[in-house]
Amino acid sequence: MAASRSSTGSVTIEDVAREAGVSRAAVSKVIRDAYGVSPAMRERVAAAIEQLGYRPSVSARGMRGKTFTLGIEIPELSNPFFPLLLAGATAALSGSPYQLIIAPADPAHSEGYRAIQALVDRQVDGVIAVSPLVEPAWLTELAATVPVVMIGRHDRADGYDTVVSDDEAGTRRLMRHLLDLGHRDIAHLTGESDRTAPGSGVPQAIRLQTYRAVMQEAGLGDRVNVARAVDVATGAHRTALQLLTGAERPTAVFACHDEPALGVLRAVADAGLTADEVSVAGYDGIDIAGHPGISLTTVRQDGERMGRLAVELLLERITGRTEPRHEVVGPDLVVRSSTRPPRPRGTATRLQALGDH
Amino acid sequence: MAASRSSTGSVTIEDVAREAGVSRAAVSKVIRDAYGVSPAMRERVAAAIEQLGYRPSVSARGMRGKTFTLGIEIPELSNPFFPLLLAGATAALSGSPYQLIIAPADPAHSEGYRAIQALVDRQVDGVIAVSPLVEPAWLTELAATVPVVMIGRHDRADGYDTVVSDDEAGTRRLMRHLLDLGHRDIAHLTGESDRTAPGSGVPQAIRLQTYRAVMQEAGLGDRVNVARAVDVATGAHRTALQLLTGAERPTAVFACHDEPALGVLRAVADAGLTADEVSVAGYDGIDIAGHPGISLTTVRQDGERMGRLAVELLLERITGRTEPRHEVVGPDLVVRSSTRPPRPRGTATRLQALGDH
DNA sequence: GTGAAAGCGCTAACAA
DNA sequence: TTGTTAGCGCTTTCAC
Repeated sequence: MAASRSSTGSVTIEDVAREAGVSRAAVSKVIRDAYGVSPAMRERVAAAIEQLGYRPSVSARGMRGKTFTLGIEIPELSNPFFPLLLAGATAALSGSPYQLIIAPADPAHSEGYRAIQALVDRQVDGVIAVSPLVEPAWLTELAATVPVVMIGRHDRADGYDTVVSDDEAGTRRLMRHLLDLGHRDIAHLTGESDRTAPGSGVPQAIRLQTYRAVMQEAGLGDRVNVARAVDVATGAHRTALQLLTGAERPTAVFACHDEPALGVLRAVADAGLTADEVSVAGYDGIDIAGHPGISLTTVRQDGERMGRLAVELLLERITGRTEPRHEVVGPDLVVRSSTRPPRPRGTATRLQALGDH
Repeated sequence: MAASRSSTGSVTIEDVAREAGVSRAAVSKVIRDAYGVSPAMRERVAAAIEQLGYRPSVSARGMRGKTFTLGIEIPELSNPFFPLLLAGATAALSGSPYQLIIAPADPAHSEGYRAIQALVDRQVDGVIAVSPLVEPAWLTELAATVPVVMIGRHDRADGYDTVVSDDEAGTRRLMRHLLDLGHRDIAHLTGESDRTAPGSGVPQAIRLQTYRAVMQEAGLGDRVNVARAVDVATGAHRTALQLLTGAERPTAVFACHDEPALGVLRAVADAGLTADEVSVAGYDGIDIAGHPGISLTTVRQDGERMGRLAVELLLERITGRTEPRHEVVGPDLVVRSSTRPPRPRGTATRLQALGDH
């Protein structure tokens, strides 16, 4: 509590050296745990540091060597999946000399470029990027300067590492579940098409693409139904409402992730429908999906593990690895009561439904 | 996209000066918008900067002047209230030359001290702290070095500014609502007692204190019922389950914030009870509380506004203000279907309940 | 209005 | 094993 926590004041390495009666270099070596210091000196210096409450200036260190800072860029904190990533990353760094700083991508500005650049400007020793929309070419260029790990992009790049969840497998598992329940009219709710372009490597794009593929394979190509929401996290409710009150009401809606899925559930309620009439599924496995009032079927991604993995890869890079690594973590389907067998067309009563099978 | 975004490479102020045919000092003045540069020079330098894709090194700047970085320390991202704070802060900074960086407090380590210290070590121009548990004395000491704004502590300090929500008013409004509905056996679910010590200035402490006061004022002092959860965010479910299955079941449970309230709702469901039997209320006004499957009565705090306000106060401090400011923002009660009039004791059927009034 | 020069606190060669 | 020294890229007087 006392001196060691005392304010940064302006006690420099010089002061410590004087106090301990050694040279600045000696102090530097001690704090960096560098080779060639006698235990005696180490102790003297440590005592002086403690005594004076010395804290090395990260700025000054950054000018010559490392900052012991890792930067992570995050597109939005409102989606509960991202905090999970952060929790994993923070945990992985616990006890290490590295400190994590987060740069939030300002939604009003250019898609994460600014935030990543801000991190680099601050001389971080490595960058974790979560923006799905930054261009791979730009990242490659960046990776030539500083170690980079990208989370959630499927395209493999040589310059940097990637950590992704297997969105195709997850989507297939979910679609299989819906088909097995007997659903045929399955709609997919996703974002605007510029964010889901095939080949973009963005999770939403993979999910859309896999949805299409599975529908085709199941002979339901003519029932492919893709609904687009302008801002999918907030706009899903509106889009779903149109979808559900339209003539061609699907029996199941698969939303590209859990946040819009919550909007769809809300729309189901607002349209006076129930889970027996419209099944809803999401993607991510956010905690609230398990709440009894929600009970959303979803594909769980282990965000914490992904965050941890990203940090591990980054530290490896910093330690010298140069061959790229690409880690894929397997998602799990979690079935809950938001998905049920479809009610036969046109039957509205329990009796008829019973007689149907 | 091109040069200006190009990697930080190692183009220095020197390179820009050479390219523009001026001195380093001149370039420095231009990028700092300092007094005494001719428009012609400004233009020449700007062109060179653009041309070379020059980015000033924050580390180097930090050694002499400012870093144009504001640091915010956050205890946990999992609670959706905090991302709101961040959204407000980010928005307030949009377009300014300042960049926000977030230091997550590692739950495994000392309560935010480390994270705040990490920020200070990085020479931020100001600090926003959200940890309710750091000692005011320590913050005062810190504030002597760098401008500080604390969010969510009620104790006033001279050295730094504070932004809080009026927890007493919010709690009174909520309690009034429950009492008006007819509830008498109202339990309060909160965290361990060391986190809710009276006079600590922590929101949870104020809410607890106000709960007690209102109960007394209503002549219900003997029915005060405070349930403690070990880790309130995750442990609320368990504690609530005990509370609801015990002999003295309350008719209403007021949780110290929305996350535990969700746990209580889950416990209500798990115990086979309904909203008619147990009313549940929370505090914060997180989005999901409005979902039809949840419909939680809560006290909304305008987190975005609080984040914005904190940034404004901090910028004022940086610009030179020294008198402390303490901003209180008023919370709003949001009534939803999770709270209803209590069912008369011992009556289990609709008929009896009907006859009762 | 512009440039030269002196550091800010630290690290990394190299010398001792 | 320890100390000396030369910068890292920038800001900031202070001359010109």
